[in-house]
Amino acid sequence: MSDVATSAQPPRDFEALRTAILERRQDLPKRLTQVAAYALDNPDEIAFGTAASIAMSANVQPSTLVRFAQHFGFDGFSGLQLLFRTRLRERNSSYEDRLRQLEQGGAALTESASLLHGFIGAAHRSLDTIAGAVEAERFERAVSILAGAETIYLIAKRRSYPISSYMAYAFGKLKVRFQLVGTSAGIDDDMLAMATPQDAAFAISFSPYASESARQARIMAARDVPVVSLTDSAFSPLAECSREWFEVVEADHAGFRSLSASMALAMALTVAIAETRRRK
Amino acid sequence: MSDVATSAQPPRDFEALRTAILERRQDLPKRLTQVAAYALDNPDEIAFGTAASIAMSANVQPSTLVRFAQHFGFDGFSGLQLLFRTRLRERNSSYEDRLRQLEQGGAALTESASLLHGFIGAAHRSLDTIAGAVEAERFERAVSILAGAETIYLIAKRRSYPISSYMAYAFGKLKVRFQLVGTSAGIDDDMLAMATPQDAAFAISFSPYASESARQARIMAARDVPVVSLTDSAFSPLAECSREWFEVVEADHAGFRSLSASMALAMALTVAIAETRRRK
DNA sequence: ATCGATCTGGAATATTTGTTCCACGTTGAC
DNA sequence: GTCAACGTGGAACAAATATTCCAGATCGAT
Repeated sequence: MSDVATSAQPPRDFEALRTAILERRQDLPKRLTQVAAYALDNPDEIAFGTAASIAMSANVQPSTLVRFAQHFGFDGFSGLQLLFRTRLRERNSSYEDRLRQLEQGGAALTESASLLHGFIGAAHRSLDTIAGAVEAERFERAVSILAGAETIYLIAKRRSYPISSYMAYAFGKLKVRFQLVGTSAGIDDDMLAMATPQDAAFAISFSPYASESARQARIMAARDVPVVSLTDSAFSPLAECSREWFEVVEADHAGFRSLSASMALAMALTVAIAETRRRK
Repeated sequence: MSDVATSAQPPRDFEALRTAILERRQDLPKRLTQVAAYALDNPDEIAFGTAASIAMSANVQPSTLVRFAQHFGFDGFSGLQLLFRTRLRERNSSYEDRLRQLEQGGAALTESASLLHGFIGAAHRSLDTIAGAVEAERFERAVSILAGAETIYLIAKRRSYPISSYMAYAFGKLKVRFQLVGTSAGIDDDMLAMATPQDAAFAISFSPYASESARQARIMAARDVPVVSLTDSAFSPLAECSREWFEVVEADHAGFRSLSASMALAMALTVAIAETRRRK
């Protein structure tokens, strides 16, 4: 009586459904495969649409949707749709909303925990900002400048230093020649003196700008070494002496600015440079 | 004939509706005020629910919802609901979805741009993971261990080093005594030899673990210096010699793991430690 | 090629859901 | 206190939406 092809119990949450679909995708009939693909590609559509509208844009019959749902153990299409909706509800909430949910759920957040969540929130916001702020062309130009360099000089102090030290680590693994400027005291200027126009510099500095970084970037620029920089304002001293520069404004929490956006940009730059070189 | 109380044309998007509601909230009849409050407080409910279910949880009649919608120029409840839904769609979209929107919107993403977005996505995911993964009690214990230390020894190599270098920067600004272990070659062990049980160590290491970091953490532990660590697995060599440890699994893109979650945790720890000390 | 099993499309049906309508309350002006 | 205007609840209605059903198509095994 019971159909063996249909799982007895429906997946409890969206992730479970997703894996179930992926697992059984192979041995699903043609139209159901079609629905499966559509569902995973357009989850929002399924959450909001009506059976009829979804069926139309997935090029199937409404009944096929019902069959699809039943194949995965639901009563009907509505049961399946519910999963897509609750997923949306949970996902949707902004970081602040999610925090509020956390607070309501468990005991009230301790001060420390709210600190952590504050920094996480700031990082999220930073990342959101940068996603739209970096133009692809600009990025490409920066990559091509740096990929063409024999040696890349990394200039960063204080708060920016962790970023350059990450780049140094990654460049090392990717076999890209670099010099980390500013680690050991004193020899920086000697190091910079070796740079030629065939090299390039990547300078990072955020307000309040370390005067040392700006000075070093200017030295490089004066010697015709192309400079690419990452800073937080068009009025930054770095902007004026750079062939190409990125403006990244990090969100802050408790007076401490995030580094996430800068870090993501730095990682992307690093990998893109290595990738470009590998091709040549 | 035409009712002056209802605006002729309905708000075009959610924000417009929101302001409209806020503006007219004062001179709205009792039940409609009730709906207005409910709508702004539970936008998700309105987006997903049916008129009946919403009416019930807002303690009004379904017809009131319709009247409410009509007061703001909509044909009926459905028109109003649409605004709540599209808002959700736009807000909700996951990072991947947003990327897809970006792709569709502008020209196709260049390879470099998609790299950047990939890293941004990985960072977002990492942050999402850590938000739920760090228990408040554990965090508190770690803070109290480190806040009680005279000097905090920061142990990190390679990929973890940017994190410790950020902490070093922040500790410096916050006037917390620390020693960054692992910068200059050779003298590390001598530095560690000066540590006493009144100090503490914070070690960071991710797979593949730098054997040096593990060794140094063990040395500290053997000398009864409390060790707090940040690592990515319960089987990490750091876990076994730590008084307290955090497991943070970073998402990756193109084989490069994010640092955002670790960085956020590190920042929170740092500030919490300074804050705790300030109180004493 | 034939048969059986399974899949598919589309119309018919049942259910849910939004909307309308009207009698009853409530409020405020005179 | 009366009246008019407006607000409210709830039931009746209409529209939409999901589901069921079945005849015909498709596919695979023999």
